[in-house]
Amino acid sequence: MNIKDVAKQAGVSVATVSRVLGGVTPVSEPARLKVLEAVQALGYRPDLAARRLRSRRSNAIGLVVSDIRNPFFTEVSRAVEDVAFSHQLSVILCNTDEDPEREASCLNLMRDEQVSGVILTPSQRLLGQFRPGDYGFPVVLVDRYERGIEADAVLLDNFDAAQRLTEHLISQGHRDQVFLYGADSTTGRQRLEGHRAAMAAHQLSVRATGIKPRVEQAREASLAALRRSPLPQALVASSGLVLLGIVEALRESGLTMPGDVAVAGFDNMPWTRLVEPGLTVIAQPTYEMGREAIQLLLQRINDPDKAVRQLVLRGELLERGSSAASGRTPGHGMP
Amino acid sequence: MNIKDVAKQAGVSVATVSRVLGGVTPVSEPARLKVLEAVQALGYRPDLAARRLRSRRSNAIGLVVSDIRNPFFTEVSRAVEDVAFSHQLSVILCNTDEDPEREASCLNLMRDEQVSGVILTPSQRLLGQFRPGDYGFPVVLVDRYERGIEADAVLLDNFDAAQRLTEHLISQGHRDQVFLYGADSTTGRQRLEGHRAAMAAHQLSVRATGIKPRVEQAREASLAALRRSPLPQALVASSGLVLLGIVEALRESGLTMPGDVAVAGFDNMPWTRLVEPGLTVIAQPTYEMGREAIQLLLQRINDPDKAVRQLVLRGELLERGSSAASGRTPGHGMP
DNA sequence: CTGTTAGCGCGTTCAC
DNA sequence: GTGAACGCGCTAACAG
Repeated sequence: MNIKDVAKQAGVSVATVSRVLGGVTPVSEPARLKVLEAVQALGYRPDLAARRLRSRRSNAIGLVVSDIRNPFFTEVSRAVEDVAFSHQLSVILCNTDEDPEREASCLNLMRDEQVSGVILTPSQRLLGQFRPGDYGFPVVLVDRYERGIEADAVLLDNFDAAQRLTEHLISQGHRDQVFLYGADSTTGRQRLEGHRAAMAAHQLSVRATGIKPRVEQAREASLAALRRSPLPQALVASSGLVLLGIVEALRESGLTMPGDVAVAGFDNMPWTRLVEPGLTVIAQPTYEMGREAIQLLLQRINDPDKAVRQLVLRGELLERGSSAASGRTPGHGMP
Repeated sequence: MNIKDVAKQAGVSVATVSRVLGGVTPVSEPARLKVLEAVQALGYRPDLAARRLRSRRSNAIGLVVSDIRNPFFTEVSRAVEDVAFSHQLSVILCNTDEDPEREASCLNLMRDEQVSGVILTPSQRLLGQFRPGDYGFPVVLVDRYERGIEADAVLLDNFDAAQRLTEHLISQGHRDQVFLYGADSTTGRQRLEGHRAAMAAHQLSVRATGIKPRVEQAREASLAALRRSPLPQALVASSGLVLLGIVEALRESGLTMPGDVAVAGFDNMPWTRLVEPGLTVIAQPTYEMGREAIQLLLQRINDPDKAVRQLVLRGELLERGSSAASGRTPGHGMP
């Protein structure tokens, strides 16, 4: 069952069938109909492998993320897949765990697949040496980016978001803050800078702890911070995973928010408003970011010489109970 | 840059190069080394499209889930990708939203891609008419299955899990339970049966509400149940999403667990132990299920005539505060 | 064990 | 606007 059979059935040549299905060169209406009819009748589907071999393109895109289980990437990937699907593009998924070796393997895989493009969340290290021309395909960066890199990107304004989050905490009276951030990620460091700026504006000193972006590490770092006396007034997380670790540590220590310690962080995960008394977070427009990323990629594929663009989106501060002024809240067992 | 160049560089024929890289037919050690050296020197990577066209295989697998954002599928997909990656297999991802039309599109896509196999979570409807032979590739079902279907599958023992969960609630004194379940899913219905059995064993009547498996629907159904007087003693969720909706409704109503209403459900999501006083759930071995699924698939690919197997795993009951006997707990504002 | 060679199915060029 | 023919890069069959 191949293009030849269709040509025979339609009474035309294979070239005509190819033209009808390719849809570039014009074909006479009667021939077109005959071909479509034959395709229908035979249930013909063109062979992608042959098509790719011949055309050197693959109508597939790559999605290379550090860990699909990170809710941010889960949501992004869903957006990417939605748009890709509506454009008849296959999505090839790869997790890197921030491991440069695995990143290289994934990108090689994408090269082998001759994908039309890749949406990538590079590790700090890869980002440092990122040259867009190194790959045979266009790349759109998501979530991670550094000034001067010649690549399309979709980002949160991390500096601004962290600054506003910190300002908010200060305005609630939480001046002694501990900032826990993923030290290996660009994102974490940019957020640290925003935090630093806000603290500096109030002549407050910064207590920041860089950790691996894992729940377990965040939990341990939080426990350490909570063992000190006096307690810090607030714990601030640079990501959703770190926030999770902080809340675990708090529960484990039997401390309450914001009575004993205020808490705030990033990523408006579904559970953040269910944890008493609700977690104050910067919400990222995750789905939108994924959608923008693939749209940027599609534009880049259609016009490789276009100037690169970085799309910087603003986070939304969701003020919930965890960051309330501690005097205002009843708390559990506080006056 | 192709196999011919490598052959020339190595001083052998293209067939020998192909054999070295294919690794099936034996090749003399000196020739092997020459080839590998040439491959290294030229940075040669075989063309997947050509390889696929010729060999009619694709070293890619499909992962077709209803929604990657469902934490269960997120975790499964991570396991699948891990194993696939270690076997040099590409993973093509597709979301169906339980929509039969989209399911068909996804499976057609997989056919076009000539994937070696697919891991699939079929909708109720697709499952009803599922014929393994309809596709050109082997399929392993995950999470959804019905007796008599000739396909490999990896499942939770839903009946048993729901039965144990219900028994546990009864043993804690929560005899008047409302069971909220995804009516469109096999899983939800099987869990309802387990619930029913446990209730019947204690001569208790069943109050079950079938809903669409969405947080919003679960929330609304919960609110409706919570408006009744007297309150039910417990709300039980047939899935993680439904559980989320229940907890939202409870917070919205200002009711406490288990003081006002006990709560229990499925899926040990990271936040279930953070929500006061911890949510009692059936934990599914999600990562393991994904790993088993792809291993089953690989075995099936290697031996298509092997008898099909259904792997049924047992859920683990995690007893937390939300299901405690209500007399035992302080509650907020209860004596 | 190795080399030669014939296609895999399609898109595209070149005549008509 | 159409058809014939070539070749994309590779693997598998066959002959040596």
